[in-house]
Amino acid sequence: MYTLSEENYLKAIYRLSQDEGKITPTAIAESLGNNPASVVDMIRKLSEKQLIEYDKKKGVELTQQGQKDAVLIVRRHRLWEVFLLEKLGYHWDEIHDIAEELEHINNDTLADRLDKFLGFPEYDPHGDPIPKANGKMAKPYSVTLAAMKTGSTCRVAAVRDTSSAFLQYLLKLNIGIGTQIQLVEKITFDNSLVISINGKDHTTVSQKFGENILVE
Amino acid sequence: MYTLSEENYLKAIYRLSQDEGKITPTAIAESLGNNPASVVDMIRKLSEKQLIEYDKKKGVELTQQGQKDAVLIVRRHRLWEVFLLEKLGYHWDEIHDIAEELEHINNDTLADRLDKFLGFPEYDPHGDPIPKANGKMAKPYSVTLAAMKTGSTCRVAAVRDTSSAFLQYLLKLNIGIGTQIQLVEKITFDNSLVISINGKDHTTVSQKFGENILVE
DNA sequence: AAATAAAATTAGTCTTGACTAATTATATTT
DNA sequence: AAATATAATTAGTCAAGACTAATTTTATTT
Repeated sequence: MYTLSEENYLKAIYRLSQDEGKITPTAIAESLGNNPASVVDMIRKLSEKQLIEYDKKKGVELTQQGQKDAVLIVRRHRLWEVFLLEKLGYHWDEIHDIAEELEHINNDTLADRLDKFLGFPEYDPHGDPIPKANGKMAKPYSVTLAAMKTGSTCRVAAVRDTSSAFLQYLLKLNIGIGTQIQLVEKITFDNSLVISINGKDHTTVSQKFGENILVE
Repeated sequence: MYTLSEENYLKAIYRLSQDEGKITPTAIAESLGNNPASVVDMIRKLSEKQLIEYDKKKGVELTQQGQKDAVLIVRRHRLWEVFLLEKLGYHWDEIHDIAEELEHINNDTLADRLDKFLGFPEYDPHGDPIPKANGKMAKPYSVTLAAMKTGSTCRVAAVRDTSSAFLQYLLKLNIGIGTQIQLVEKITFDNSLVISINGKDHTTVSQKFGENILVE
């Protein structure tokens, strides 16, 4: 249906569309690690295929069709992540890259069968909601640990960064989806966070860290 | 590691190496549906990478390394076929094409984990032996139904052709791996075979049919 | 052995999707 | 508003891997 590159662009544009603000060629280039000139070429191609619309004022936007197809790629990615973790016993820092390849295999009923086999999971191992076959999905978590009030306690619902560097760090800190965290103190100097993990000893983490943990 | 094309060439050459006789560029071209000129290019490339050796007299041969890598692609293909059939509930005429895509995903321990998850199967759903991680595998079945003696009874062990046209025909005839077949009569005119399936009514099938069923 | 057919190879082209370098637009400072 | 910085775009190039058409090699007939 689509080439590997087209799918990767669609996915990148979809991901960027989750943040606020307009989507520029440069932003897409950074997100994919490509040259902006290459992005301009692909913008032309995807526009011709009616998957996106590009307006200098509004930036890049997915069309209905583009949105639909991008969501299905995300669906496949997240389903495979569940499979890799639950069935093949991978750790959550190893699954992203493999799912990145598996997501491009699109053979009719494959995603739906996999979905059924996995018991129709709502969330993937990083806490991201898994789109249903019709494109619907639960609202993604959006409140960061860094935005919590001092003294409050919350549950880790998802991680924003899925790099293995971050996930391995979390593993070392004994933090996973479901972990209880209390925000003990915010250091005003650099917005570092002093937290208590599952009621245990206090640990200090950076602001960047706090912004990559989504809680509820 | 290798490009998609390189892997497909390796696999095609491996498959051809199972038959007797030398492997010519034309044979590879036919097997892949490519132009012989393209094959010549790739032969050069794979030779430079020391995956094959090409000698006009001997034809194309896999080097040790090439053989090893080709077998691992076959391993992944056959493991995924088991997965698709047993876990996702596909029928055996649907799995080949999907496995053809999945086989190219090669992420370290993926095949081994899948192997374990599936319970270390010996044969894939078409009766082909699944190579182990070290490249070893059971000897493929090689006796065709067409080569049996009239009157003898055998068990379907594997199918040679994995096209959905053939497999759907088998489905209609109620023939699968394990089915008992008695060779009732060989029609001398065109080598058609009269067979009895699981002790039931007689059916007539072509010579080509009989050559694509492997028995034991 | 010569003629013909088939196979292999070379040369040149095309498409995809990346790149660099140069140029033009748009924002941001001063 | 002019100067400058940043972003977007164009033009041209490159590699992979396919193709066609033309040529050379090798096999097969007669």
